[in-house]
Amino acid sequence: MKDRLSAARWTEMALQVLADRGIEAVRVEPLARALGVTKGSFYWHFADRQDLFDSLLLQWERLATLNVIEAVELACDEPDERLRELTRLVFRHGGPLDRAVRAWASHDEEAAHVVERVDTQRYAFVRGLLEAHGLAPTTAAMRARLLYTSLIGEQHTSLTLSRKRRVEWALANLEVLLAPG
Amino acid sequence: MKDRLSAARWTEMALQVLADRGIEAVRVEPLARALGVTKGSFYWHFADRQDLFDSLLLQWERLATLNVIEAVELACDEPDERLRELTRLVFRHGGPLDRAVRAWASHDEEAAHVVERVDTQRYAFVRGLLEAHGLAPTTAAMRARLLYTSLIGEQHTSLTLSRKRRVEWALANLEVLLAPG
DNA sequence: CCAGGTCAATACGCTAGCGTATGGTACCGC
DNA sequence: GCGGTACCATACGCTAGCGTATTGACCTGG
Repeated sequence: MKDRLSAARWTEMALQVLADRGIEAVRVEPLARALGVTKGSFYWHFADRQDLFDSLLLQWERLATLNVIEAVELACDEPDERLRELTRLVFRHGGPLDRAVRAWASHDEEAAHVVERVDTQRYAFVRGLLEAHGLAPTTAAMRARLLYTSLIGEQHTSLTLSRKRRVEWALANLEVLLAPG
Repeated sequence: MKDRLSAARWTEMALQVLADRGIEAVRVEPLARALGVTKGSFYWHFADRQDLFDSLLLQWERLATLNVIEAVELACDEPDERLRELTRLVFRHGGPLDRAVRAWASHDEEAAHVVERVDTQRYAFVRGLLEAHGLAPTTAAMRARLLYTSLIGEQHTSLTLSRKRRVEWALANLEVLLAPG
């Protein structure tokens, strides 16, 4: 149990560093210093650095799928409301972390694989909501893709706008995609 | 002159490495080995590693804006045709390199700044094309944003599809956004 | 009270890579 | 052919960080 606890402290800190300085900055000794311990501790809880990486991917996969979907489903019931909530969520949480993981995935097989799974799940979720909202399956599929990719795109572009206006914009786009047809 | 030439060899190779292994893999000594020289050469042409990085950003900025825009404008004349051409271009070239630079930018101020400039320019380009195609300015602005972000998003997601089908899909989406309204 | 398990500190060897200093070569104008 | 400039090789010191081995501290059950 304490094992779990202390290992969790490592991954938690590592997630933070990953989010704002990238995977390359996730290094054993600096992390140890940040946690106020030495790497002797690290190599007790993890086999090596790669082992920590695996933990991070596992953790992120949960955060990025289950947690988001759950939060949305708890927040409201109607499909269109859920999509709006999802849009807001994307801009509130997960921005930097998502970016960092995708950056990581762009030159790491394992990370790429996890991102792929996450994307597939999330896309299916959005698509399901659009269908539930009343769009025909093929229309829903296309618009879901447009919607999903554009949300990801928003996270990766630097079109200078306040976060607030970005959300407004995204919500306006969402309305267009919700229109029947 | 030979100075320029040989420095170009370095940046060229560095761009390649950047594209497929990320900025962290752009290292002096490995590059030297790949070029069949020693780092003695490198430190003749560049002050230090950061200096090479600056070169890379400069180079990419050109590739990612001027070159793309020029290619599109040479390929055809009608705004809608140009947008289709642009879409195809996005999927043909620049995928990995763009990704790598954005990954880099997500934890580096300087790179982020360049990406910002590039995004702004490209967005303006797309927006201009949509206006020229006959959309009202505010509609054009919104749809340009949706289109642009979704194209970027496509580059960063791993929704498993053949490149061919991705292009088809993107083109189909484009048609929707070209519709009057 | 002590044996074993859990966790962390310390000390070590090792590698990759940065930047520098210095020496060499080849070509170029004169 | 001779100084100079452009380019590259070699050799060096130095640091950050990985992983390992060993030791120690602290519970906790028997």
